[in-house]
Amino acid sequence: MLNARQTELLKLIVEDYIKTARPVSSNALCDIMNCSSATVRNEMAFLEDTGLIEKTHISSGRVPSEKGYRYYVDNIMVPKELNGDDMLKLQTLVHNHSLMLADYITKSVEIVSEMTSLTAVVLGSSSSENLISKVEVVPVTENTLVAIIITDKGHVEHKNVIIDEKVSSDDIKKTVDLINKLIVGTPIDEASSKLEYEVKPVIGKYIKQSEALYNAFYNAFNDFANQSFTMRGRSNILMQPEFDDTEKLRDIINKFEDKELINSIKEDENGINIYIGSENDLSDEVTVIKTKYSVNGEEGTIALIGPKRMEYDRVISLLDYITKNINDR
Amino acid sequence: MLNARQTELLKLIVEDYIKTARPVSSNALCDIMNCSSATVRNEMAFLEDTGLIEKTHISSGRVPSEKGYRYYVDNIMVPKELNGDDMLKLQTLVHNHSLMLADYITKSVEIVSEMTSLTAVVLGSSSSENLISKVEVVPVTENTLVAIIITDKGHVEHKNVIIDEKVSSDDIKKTVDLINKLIVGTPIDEASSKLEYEVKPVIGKYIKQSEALYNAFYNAFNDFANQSFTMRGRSNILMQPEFDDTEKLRDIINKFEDKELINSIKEDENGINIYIGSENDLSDEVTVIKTKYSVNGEEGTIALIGPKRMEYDRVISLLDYITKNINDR
DNA sequence: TTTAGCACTCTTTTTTATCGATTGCTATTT
DNA sequence: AAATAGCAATCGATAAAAAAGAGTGCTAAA
Repeated sequence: MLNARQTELLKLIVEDYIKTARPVSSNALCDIMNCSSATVRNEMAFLEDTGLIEKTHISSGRVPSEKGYRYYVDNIMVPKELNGDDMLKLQTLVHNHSLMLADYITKSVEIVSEMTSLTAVVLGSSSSENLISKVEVVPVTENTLVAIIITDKGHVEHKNVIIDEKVSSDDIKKTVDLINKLIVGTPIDEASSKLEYEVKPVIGKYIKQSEALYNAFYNAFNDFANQSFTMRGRSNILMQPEFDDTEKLRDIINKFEDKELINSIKEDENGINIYIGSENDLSDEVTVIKTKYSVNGEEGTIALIGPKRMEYDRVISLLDYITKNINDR
Repeated sequence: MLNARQTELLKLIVEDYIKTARPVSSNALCDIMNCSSATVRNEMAFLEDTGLIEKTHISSGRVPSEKGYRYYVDNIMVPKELNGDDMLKLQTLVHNHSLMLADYITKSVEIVSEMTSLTAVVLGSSSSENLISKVEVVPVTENTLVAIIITDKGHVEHKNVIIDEKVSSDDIKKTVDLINKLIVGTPIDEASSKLEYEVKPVIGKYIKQSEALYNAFYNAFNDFANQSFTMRGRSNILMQPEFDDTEKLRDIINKFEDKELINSIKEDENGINIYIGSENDLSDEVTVIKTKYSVNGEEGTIALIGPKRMEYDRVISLLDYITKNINDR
């Protein structure tokens, strides 16, 4: 355990490094610490022994280690009250009651991503938990129409379809009714196979030329099941000074393209969870902060990804604020 | 004008540089040119005087200049016949007749972007040329619904809406009918203001509690009007060796985020147009290749963006192939 | 317990040296 | 007249050496 001065010192080192991205020297802190640089150095030596800070080379200033960030986050940092500016940006969203849940969530992380220069990810409830609650078809022209799929969680997708012109609107209606009858209540990820094994054999009997429509829904279900997350501010991370070498940059960008990996971010613990460097599966170079939201039976995860050197106190407050507001919907 | 040997030399230099990304020496070419390196050097000196190639430093090999690429593209290069592999990847798409136009175009550039490692942009017909052909509403739950907007060019957008629960389905129908009656045929970018000045005053008289629905369409029209392009393979450019320094990388990524700038890419000349380095407004470091498509009255631009050092012969063929296929739809 | 002082270490920057690739030019050959 | 061989000259890239600067660790004194 650290004493008061050691705690203060670690706090100063972490916060200074977060601000400047440069190793912190003993000299730079002795004014604030009200003691000589030698004293600061003695305490620094202790913090280094404890593994909370480290040098980039033998005679450099100190930077927080992973463990140091962890200690800072767990024991020192207090979430930062949102300032007027931040608050204002979020208020207009929070008070907009005409957004449906999914849109509201997307918009929330979009704003937070922009405010923090971090990359934000929303991992909604998995497609096995989203049940089809309705399919609908809207005619566009003689031979095109829009197939609409709506889930019980309120997610909506549309897909444009070209149909064989010989299909009558009556047949379309019959097909849609049939699909609705057989497929409502099915999880999205099972919908396409259910369509294949239960609807397809029946559909042919009653309705000729139903193939195009069948295919449209088949593909729509598949696409819907596979689009599993939303990502905002992808390129924000490029602007961080720690990613000033192309090697790291390309590595991270490639990770961002890896759907499996991003999906594995999904959180199952409650509260705000912070994974610093090697604690996450993405990269030792980043911190992932994530939390679950849960509203009207829909559960999902919101994650923020950025350099380990991030403003934890502010980011946590922002994330907390938006998830609370999502939960309260 | 260049003689046969000079032409051959420029061709070799450009193509070698495109392949290797390293300055081309006289020695490397004398075998193929069937003469000594001194002779190659003499010709190189001539090409350099003409401004077609340049050195990276006083004793380096040569790289094509902007003017050199231009000459190569205009006078030397012949579009490369698509190989079996490329052909195959495109064929399955071309023969897929169940995709509506907009989807087909998006899918096309997606594939080409992937095949070429370039960034692809589709700039559809401007929102002033897209006329509303139909709006429709599908109920989801008691107090939510999906508003659907369809344009005469076959573009479809949906927007989720939360309505005041007091609105009866009959009132919704009336509202939609009214909007349809007054707004069909209006260009998208004028739709929201027309809604405000012509529909809003009327709607209140007949239907109480119409505000939510009105707002939904108002926003939907606005959003629809402003989403003006599709971009694929954004991060491909990161992988090119010429963008191995973070400075350039960040510059380009920022340009990609600039909607105005991307929108200004729009092409008005016919055929495939190539803008090398300073010839385009994006960056001296890139080439933009673009062409118009035009089908069923819908006109738009497809653009490919990549390093100046790109396989012009192959890229041009691919772009030509997909636009031809789009035009033939 | 704190601090002043100083040697020590390591990075960064600058300088110098060496090597190798490639050119431009000149003199020679074809 | 055109092509080439030969060679000095130039510059990048790599390595080594030197100098400057930042910051530490340790010792001895306050």
